[in-house]
Amino acid sequence: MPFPAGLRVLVVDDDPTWLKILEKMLKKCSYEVTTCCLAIEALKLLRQRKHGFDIVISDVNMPDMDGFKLLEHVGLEMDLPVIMMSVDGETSRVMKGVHHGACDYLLKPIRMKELRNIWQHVFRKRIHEVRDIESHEGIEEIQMMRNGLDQSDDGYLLSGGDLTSGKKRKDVENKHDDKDFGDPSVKKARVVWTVDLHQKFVKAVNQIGFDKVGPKKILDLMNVPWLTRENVASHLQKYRLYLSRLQRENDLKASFGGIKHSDLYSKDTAGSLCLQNSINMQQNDSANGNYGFSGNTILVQGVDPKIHEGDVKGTISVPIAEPKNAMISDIPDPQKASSSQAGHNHSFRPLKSDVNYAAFDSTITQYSWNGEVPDIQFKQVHEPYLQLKDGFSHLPLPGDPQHHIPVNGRPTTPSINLRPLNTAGDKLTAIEIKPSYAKHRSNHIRHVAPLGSAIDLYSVQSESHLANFHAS
DNA sequence: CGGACAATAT
DNA sequence: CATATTGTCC
Repeated sequence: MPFPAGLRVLVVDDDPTWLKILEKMLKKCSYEVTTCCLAIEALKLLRQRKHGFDIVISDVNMPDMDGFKLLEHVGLEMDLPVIMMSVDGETSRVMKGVHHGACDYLLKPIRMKELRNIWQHVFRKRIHEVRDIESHEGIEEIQMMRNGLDQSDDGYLLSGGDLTSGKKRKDVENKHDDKDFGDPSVKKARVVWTVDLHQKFVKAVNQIGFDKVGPKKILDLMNVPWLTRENVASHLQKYRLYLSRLQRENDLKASFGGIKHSDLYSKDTAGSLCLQNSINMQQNDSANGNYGFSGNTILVQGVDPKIHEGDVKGTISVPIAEPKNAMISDIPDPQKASSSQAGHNHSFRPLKSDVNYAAFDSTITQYSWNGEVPDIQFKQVHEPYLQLKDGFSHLPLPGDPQHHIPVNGRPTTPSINLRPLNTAGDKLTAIEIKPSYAKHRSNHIRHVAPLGSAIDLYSVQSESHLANFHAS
């Protein structure tokens, strides 16, 4: 197989995990792989090395640029074969891909099978180039997901009619659906609230004061050029929602906890935390740090398991914690109740505000964002994919045949927020986890029951796939 | 199908 | 500006 080997493949996917996986698989196919997690980056690369790649494999959904758009550009600017991939095989999307010039549309999870023969697209293309352009029919059949039924080798029939039958994609379809074009560079994509961004946001909010916050002010203080007021407003809305949700939860827990004495540990924890809160107004801090919640998991050491004790979902025997649980769990908060009740703005301030406020500020500055430390620390963990994978793959999960997959952190940097709990008579060394703002896009880790009964909620295909991949 | 998020409409 | 609704993504 002289030809396929060395095929230069550019893989674009915002999900680092997938990037890794694909890279590995492609390399196994003897391809030469370049990866890239931003569509824009991909374009840049492609432009730089106009003939540096033979084929592009791109995810459809990416934050910075729609995969279709990338597709368009590639098609128009360098006319490379592009394979789209997505977790969603909805016909309309596939159609869209094809219309935009994709030479194939793969469904995640993608396996070797699908990758092994991608060179055919390159080959086909070249054949047609040689024969010059004569096929105008952009019929292009899609061999999309036949997820389950994989003929292991429709592949080696390169000699087959496939080549000839292959339709060139010449009509890259300039549907004016997106005409905005001149500028492939960034711009109008969904704003992704990365941790950094959010931190700026929160910082701004706190500087302004909770009662006076408004999107505009925040925007100004954030000083992020491309951000719009609407973006901020939207985020603010979500933020408030999040905070109030927190409040409620805490309130509930508070009341329960207050009444009941059954749970020793939890109560302890709760108590201390509560104290902490009332004094320092940590709640905000925690809220801040916390807000990011989308369950990215992080390795943590030294977390006292007791903290999680109240966890609904399950306990964690592994050094992994879901932020939400870790943070929220058992933090009753008197003040919050009142504030929530007030319903209006002054809310977030603790009742005994005056004293606390100052403390609050300092606290925040100190721990939350100002502390770069956490970030730094985290960064080491930043390319955790492999690490995580490994960690997981050999996790001691007695009864668990299933695989648990690690998450992929987003490109953005998650951070760990170390917050020493000094006050409480507790000897707890509290480590707060501030996970990346991972968005659900990342695969979530599911908690594993200590005894090995696994809660198998792999909602995400990729997870299982990942596991498979590992296995193989 | 439902939840989370960001955008957009009111 | 706050809040409600919509659309996307997983």
